[in-house]
Amino acid sequence: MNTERPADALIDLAQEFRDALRQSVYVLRRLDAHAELSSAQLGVLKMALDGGARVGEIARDLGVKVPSATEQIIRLERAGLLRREADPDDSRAVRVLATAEGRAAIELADRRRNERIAAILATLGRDERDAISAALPVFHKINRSITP
Amino acid sequence: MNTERPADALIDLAQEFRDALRQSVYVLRRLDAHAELSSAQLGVLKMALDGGARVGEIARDLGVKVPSATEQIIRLERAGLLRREADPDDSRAVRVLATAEGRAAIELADRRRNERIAAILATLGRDERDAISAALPVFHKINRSITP
DNA sequence: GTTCATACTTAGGAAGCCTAATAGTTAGGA
DNA sequence: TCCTAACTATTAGGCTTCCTAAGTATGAAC
Repeated sequence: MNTERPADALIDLAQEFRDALRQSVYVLRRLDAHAELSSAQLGVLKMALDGGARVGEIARDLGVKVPSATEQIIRLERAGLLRREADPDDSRAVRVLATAEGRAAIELADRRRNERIAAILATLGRDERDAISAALPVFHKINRSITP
Repeated sequence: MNTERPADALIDLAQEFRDALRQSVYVLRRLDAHAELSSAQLGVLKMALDGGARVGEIARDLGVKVPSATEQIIRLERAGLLRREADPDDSRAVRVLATAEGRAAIELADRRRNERIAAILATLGRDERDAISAALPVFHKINRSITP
């Protein structure tokens, strides 16, 4: 006998999903712990590659307000990882560009983190990796649905 | 021709996984945004149900250091959502217990968040929900592998 | 050429987390 | 017994990241 209405099953899945979200925060903290670049900084810096980006674009992409992005940008600029310059098309705007050091820092930080995760993924069974692989796009889709 | 060695495929999956982690942080921020209780507080408060928990247990379970747990506990105590009392078995320890208001707050906060997620899950196809469902345990397993 | 909108910065503040130092309690060995 | 080492929690101080509100400068539109 089915005592569970469909709605309840959805709520249960939602609860599990939320638990996974919460865990993700802890995992990301661990991953950031002894790193030279935090995930937040890495996110900003990556936007500054390939022709750079405007401050507002960076903020939008990272899901934060403009002042928060400015703060990170200033910090990274002081560290010599990116530079700011006036946007030639719009003097109100500021273009943010990664320096050579910035690019090197991204490369290093990304590689270290990816290798650490990859080592864990390597211990999984093929079916487990497939499960992750199949879920990531859906995960992405769900996350996009949650707007401010 | 297969130009991709297995190791590269793992690194790629690791990168995608990391992107998902990063997004999770943003999602959780959105979810917390106008909530009466933050996710961090909700986590602490949930540990204080069913006979309560010691400060150290709470910290361990939530993946933070003891002083961080203490801080949350004090905040929640001031809000009247939990109370602290001496552990009868060990006078060094402190037992943390949710009050009736605390239990009500958990119930409300959980319900609101779960309903919001469930509404999004409801828009997915069955195969997409299945993908999420299958991946969550693996996700959990990976997260447990990443230790400080 | 005002006026309104846009882009960013500055200022101030809150939430969370951390380490180091402290106080009190327990437990174990001389 | 008593002394020391280990453990539990709190306090103090500091960092990061985020936010809102207010200010400056530029662009666009009438």
